[in-house]
Amino acid sequence: MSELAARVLVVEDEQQMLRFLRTALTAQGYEVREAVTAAESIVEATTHNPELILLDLGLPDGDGIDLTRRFREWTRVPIIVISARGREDDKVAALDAGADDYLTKPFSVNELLARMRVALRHAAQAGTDTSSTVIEVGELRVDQVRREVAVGGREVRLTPTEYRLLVLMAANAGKVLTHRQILKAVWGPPYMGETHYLRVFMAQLRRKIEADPARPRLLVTEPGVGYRMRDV
Amino acid sequence: MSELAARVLVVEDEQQMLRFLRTALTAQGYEVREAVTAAESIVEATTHNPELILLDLGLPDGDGIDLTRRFREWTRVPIIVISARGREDDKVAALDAGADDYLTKPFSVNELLARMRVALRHAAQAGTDTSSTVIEVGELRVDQVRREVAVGGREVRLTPTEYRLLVLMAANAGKVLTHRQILKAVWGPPYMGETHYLRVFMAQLRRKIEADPARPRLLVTEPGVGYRMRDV
DNA sequence: CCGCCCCCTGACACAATCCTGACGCTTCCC
DNA sequence: GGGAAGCGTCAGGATTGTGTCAGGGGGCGG
Repeated sequence: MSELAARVLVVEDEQQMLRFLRTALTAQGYEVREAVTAAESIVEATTHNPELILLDLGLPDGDGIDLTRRFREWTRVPIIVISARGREDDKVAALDAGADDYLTKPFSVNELLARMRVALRHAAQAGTDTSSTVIEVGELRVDQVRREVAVGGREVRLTPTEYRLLVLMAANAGKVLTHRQILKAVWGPPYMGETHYLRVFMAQLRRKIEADPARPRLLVTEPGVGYRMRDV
Repeated sequence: MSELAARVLVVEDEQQMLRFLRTALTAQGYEVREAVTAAESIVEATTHNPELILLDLGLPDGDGIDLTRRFREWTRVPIIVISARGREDDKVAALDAGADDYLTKPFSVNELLARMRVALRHAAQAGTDTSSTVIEVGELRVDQVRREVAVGGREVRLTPTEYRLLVLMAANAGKVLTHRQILKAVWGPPYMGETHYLRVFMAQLRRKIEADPARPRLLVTEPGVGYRMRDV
């Protein structure tokens, strides 16, 4: 399992709790690194790239919720907040700030370990997706940094909406996207019913990137469901 | 926000709690679907493809942890467990079975909503997909992400209704589904009396996926009751 | 102020799907 | 043996979904 020997950063100022966590996690085979202050935790995180962060809200040099937000500016590493404060507002604020879970002291070790496994499971799942800047599907090539689209080397000029639609389809090559999913992603939630937009823009895209727009090989229709970019 | 109008499946047998959740979630703009039993929840999930599942552990017809495990055989949709049981073992078992979070009754609505946002955030990160995987029954193979059906490696093209019917049967492989259950799930509650639809579409499905449609080995008839997909 | 480009919208043709009725078969019960 | 009920099969017509075209309106830059 990939959770074995995962690097865990524990951010905690109370010595007692820190010792407790260290022994518990080490016993499970985790590689534990420690930070006592918010500042220190950022240094640790940047230098040692942990796979999971356990974060106590009650730090001496700053608000843990702010710290969470700061982490989220540059990393998606799972953050499990541990706090003596059981107030509803704290939980909601921490979770909305980007924390993945919230445990109130006192907590059971086994529950913590189980929730850590969940967090690491999520990370492993999310890690597989390639959010690379260049997407290639057959003859099609989309460079998201340069915002350039080419088919068989030939440059293709796309309008903003066409481009967003194409990126969405290419990024999910092989998968079927429903009308609702596409409309929500490209036009926004309020437009989830406007399936006609889709037909018009799919036709335009096909005219620009397909060799024979009447017989699409890349942007195929899944009748009654949605569309799919064929990846083979 | 992309989590607006997300489809949520609530699996809960207590009427009071069900009503409570329904009003709270609807007020937040969620599209709520409901199931009262474990069997019903699988039917609902396969046919309506929710983006999140709220699952009460205390169901009349089965263990919620087993149900979680069953969901995880074919879908990665976020599951938040709600339970009156606050025992550590229950939490660990549910989380390790594949649940993404665990709330103990009584819980605060705001915390539930915050944890739902976390779960939906994770799902959105993992991809635009609804995170379903593959169902395999003998020679039959259903890939819900690609929406592809194959029998012994050979691709099969299905219409929307045929596909929904097949997914329903495959997800419940081994179990007998009554005419009413199938009709309700595939065509909707108003059509529970139209058993003729079933005969027509079962015949069409058999013609497409059975080696000898006259002697079905996958989609078998349970006379006077309903149909069943044989899982061996 | 003008022109261009893009997005939205409506009308229409075509294709595919779903519904519906008729009919023959089997099974079970009387 | 006969009838009824349930099931499987077939084919045509209604309905829905999809592709296509063209034009108006609004925003943006010159």
